[in-house]
Amino acid sequence: MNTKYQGFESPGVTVDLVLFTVNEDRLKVMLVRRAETPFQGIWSLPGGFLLENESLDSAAQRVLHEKTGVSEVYMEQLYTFGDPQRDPRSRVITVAYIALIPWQSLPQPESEKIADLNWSSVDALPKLAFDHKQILEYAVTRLRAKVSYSNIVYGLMPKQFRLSELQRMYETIIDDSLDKRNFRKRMLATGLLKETGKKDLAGAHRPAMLYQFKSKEIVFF
Amino acid sequence: MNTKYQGFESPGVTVDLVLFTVNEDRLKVMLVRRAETPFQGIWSLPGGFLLENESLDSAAQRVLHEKTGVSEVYMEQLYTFGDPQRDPRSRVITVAYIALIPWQSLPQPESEKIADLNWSSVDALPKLAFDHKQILEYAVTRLRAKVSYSNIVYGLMPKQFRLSELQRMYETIIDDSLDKRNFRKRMLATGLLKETGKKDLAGAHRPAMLYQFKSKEIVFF
DNA sequence: GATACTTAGTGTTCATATTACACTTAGTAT
DNA sequence: ATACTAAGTGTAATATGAACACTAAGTATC
Repeated sequence: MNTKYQGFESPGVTVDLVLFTVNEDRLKVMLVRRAETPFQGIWSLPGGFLLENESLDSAAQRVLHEKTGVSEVYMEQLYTFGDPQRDPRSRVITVAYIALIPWQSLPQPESEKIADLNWSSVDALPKLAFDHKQILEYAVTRLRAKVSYSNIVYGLMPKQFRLSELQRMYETIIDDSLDKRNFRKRMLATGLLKETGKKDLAGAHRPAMLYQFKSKEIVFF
Repeated sequence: MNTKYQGFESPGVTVDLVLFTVNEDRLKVMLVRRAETPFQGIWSLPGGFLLENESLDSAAQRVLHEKTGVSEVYMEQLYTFGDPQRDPRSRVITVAYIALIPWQSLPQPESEKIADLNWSSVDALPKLAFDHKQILEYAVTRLRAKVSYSNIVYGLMPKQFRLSELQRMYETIIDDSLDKRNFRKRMLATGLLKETGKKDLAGAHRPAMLYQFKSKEIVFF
């Protein structure tokens, strides 16, 4: 028992991940079906207990890797939730993270995992365990806000893309439509994009220039 | 020992407070001198361990009340710091909060406490314990950013004030000067202020209209 | 009681940024 | 050859933000 705690136990500390992607023009979030009680069989955000000698960021990275096999995605701390009743068994506080991953970067899940992993559209969520609905709503709010004053969508785009795909990404996240010419002007004016020189020849129409972000940095504008 | 922790101890959880005020045209932060090891005698942010059945917000409120005797100030969660080495004794993660209090609302500290409580100007800080310098810098960055797109200064102003006082508050926090006419136009345009009808007759000059915020709400613009 | 002093209070012009809006281009499919 | 689809482009109107200087209403002083 920790000497700083007299007469009560030190709270457990977990890290929970709100892992976003966009697919089929929907903003989606990864859910895992809980194998154990409490909330057995109920969908929840992927998470896990903080390990010894592990920073919060590392723990979030570890959880990400365990569930997806992927590393190196955009990630930021969201908020820490610590209501005494949020876990029915014992006191647990959780540090929530937002992570973004392009759909194209996701490996196909192994068949054994398929049943208890799910990408759920954020506007059609199942019942969630603990306070995960609240966490998720907070994450969506933050993501939507941040999209409009940063290039955070970088984390959701493939390496190369058409400007129309970038625009659709914005529209999907903020759930609103944007003017094509104004969108292009603003995006190119940020100076964060560069032409690749390649063109996307797919489809029965004029081919589009492919762009990429000049750097991995997320900047505010 | 928590059953979820196999072979290692659950980390301690503390709440630390970055309590801001403005006095003598300086942005100041409350520091307390540590009575115990580690960092005995070194200045630190006021904080304390999270208690059983206490939410994070309540813990922050409690710490505030313990150190100042004040409740009901503006407060928001800042960030959670969890580097494994941040406490030299044992694993402790801390949830940092920002709090704002008008200088006028502070009770005079009792003489016995004076020696180990200090309002330090943020641009002339002493050496700080733990990672508190990092926490404080992060808090200052957040406060400065938030000032420019919200009415968060509400938390630092007395009930009634002259527009010139409000302007000086902004200038002190962002450490830059503002144009008087543009400032007044913008402030009044937010619709968040109302004239009280009273005038401040102090001083050998034309008396100023006293204003107050219409509501306690912090809104973004 | 005239003059000096101090802060309050007020509008306009200019530059920049944002919005609204429609047609031509370049490819594929039939 | 024609139809179809998405790519790509510019301008005018409006709104926003920035720069800027004088008059007003008190008190203090002589």
